[in-house]
Amino acid sequence: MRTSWADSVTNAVSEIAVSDNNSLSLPTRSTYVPPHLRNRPASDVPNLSGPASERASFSGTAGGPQWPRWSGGGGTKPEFGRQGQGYGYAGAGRGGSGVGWNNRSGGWDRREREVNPFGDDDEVDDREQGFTEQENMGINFDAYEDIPVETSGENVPPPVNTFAEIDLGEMLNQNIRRCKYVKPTPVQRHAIPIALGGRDLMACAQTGSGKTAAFCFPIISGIMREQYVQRPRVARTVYPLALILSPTRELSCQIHDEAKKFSYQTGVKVVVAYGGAPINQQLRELERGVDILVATPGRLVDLLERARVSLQMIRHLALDEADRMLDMGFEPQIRKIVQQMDMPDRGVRQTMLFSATFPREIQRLASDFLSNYIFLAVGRVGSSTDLIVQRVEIVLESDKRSHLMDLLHAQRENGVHGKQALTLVFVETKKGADSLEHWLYINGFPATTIHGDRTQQERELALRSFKSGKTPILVATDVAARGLDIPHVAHVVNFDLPNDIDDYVHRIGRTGRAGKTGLATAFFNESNLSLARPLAELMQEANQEVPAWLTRYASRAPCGGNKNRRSGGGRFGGRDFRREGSFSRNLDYYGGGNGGSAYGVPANYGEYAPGVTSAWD
DNA sequence: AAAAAAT
Repeated sequence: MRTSWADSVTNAVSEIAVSDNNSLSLPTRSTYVPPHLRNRPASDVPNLSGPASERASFSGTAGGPQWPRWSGGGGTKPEFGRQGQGYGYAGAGRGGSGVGWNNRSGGWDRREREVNPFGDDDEVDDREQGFTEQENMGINFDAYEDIPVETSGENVPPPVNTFAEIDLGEMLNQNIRRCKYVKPTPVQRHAIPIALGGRDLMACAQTGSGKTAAFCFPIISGIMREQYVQRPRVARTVYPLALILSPTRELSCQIHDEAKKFSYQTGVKVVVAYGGAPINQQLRELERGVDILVATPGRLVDLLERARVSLQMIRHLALDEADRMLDMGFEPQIRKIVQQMDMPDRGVRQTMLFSATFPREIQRLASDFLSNYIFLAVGRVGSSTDLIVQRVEIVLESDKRSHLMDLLHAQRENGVHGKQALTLVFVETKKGADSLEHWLYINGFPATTIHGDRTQQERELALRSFKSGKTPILVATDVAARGLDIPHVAHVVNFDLPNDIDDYVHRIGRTGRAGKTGLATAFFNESNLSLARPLAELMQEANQEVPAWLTRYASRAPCGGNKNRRSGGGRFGGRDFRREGSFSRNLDYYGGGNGGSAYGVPANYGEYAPGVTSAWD
């Protein structure tokens, strides 16, 4: 019988009782007020030391955590705060207009006001702000209609069609409006109800399809509405309630920026931590309080080892680009963070994995972190709508540079006012990136480069310079392949093709984002033969024109070219490995017995598991 | 074989 989350926290809480009694005796220590109660009159704030009956006891079950189902009436929540009187809160006094904030330092508040992440307003006050329309951050939702979706797992909550159907809370709704999100994207329609239901989730959806919001909304909403916790106050350790991990520093920054928008004025505090930047500033941010920590693995391990962060109170864990996070390079670190530190067990916390691709092997690994999870696959944007036009050309290694030059010249001439459209050029190596960038530069093309040998400052500068159009050509290694949301990338050039088709999928996903169209050109030669078959298949699925020579290479190519990692030839990014024969020869137990070709065939849903909702609604 | 991720 494993220890429940409530137990482990109760234990932790007892260990620090003495220091917290001390802290409580400090007259200046304000009472922590949970975000969802901060805008209410003080009388509404429940007594922390009140009867336990006010806080139903926690009952973790095999069916997963029950506590996030705060709106279900009968939902149970973890028991916290029984000894709560004794605890201060590391981040007390942050944000909001509630009790915990203003009564703290005699009215003198030396902390800056929460920066308006929407950048359209300097004065943050109680007025409803008028948000200007200058920036269209909205997604082209029409491009998302009729995208096939598949879910599997037990008792999948039905999808929603509008944000209004989901009670995310008024503050979050306001921020959704500020983001100009009109209606949820397919991944949001399905993932949000699942996540709000407290269920674990493995979701395949292309970045740029609204993934970040799909896991951030439920996390923020959950933190605002769940039974709040008194967090221990131990030395300088902080206790985030949610952890979001991503494989690159820039992606973590991006998720942080997004999450800041979503959590604006909710009182939910988001902090980012990543390597390559001075740790002290990050430590200071953490000390001001953190509910949601966004981090890269290396820096997080550092913070954990310094005991500046504890994962003891984590209720929500999200891995973005989860397949990358669990590949050979990252897996040990992730295992350490999730399984060998002080994070609550799976089934106690909620775990959500997101990626555009989910190879079967990785799914198998990932299931270690999940409990009775729901698998969700959302059609690849562009698979039927041609949002990304994919071209493959045979280019000898020695001709690549001049060929690229030709493309760039043509692009410049066709461009508006002779301006170079944003072009992202992927190469294999860091050295190759530097040398190509230099060559482009001396040939009159303003280029910059991003790769892991550059300093973090250089990386961020390069990204800004590219985004702003100052250097409209960015030469990149795979550090930029995943998740980065760079608006207006018109063209992705695979100067060197990756060895893995999944990497190709992520790379070309840097264009054609948010429903806009894009172009992807690949230079193919004899060193890419192993990619011929999966590439031809992928292009076929995406209704792309497959050159005859590629089809020929594909038919000649050795079968094991990609280790069959795109399991089942998944039509849009993956299928639940639990439904495959390799996982269980007893598929018929589930009544489905699908032979591996039924992916996306709705007729099988009902047979697979009762309660599975058809996503073809 | 390469890239990423802590100092």
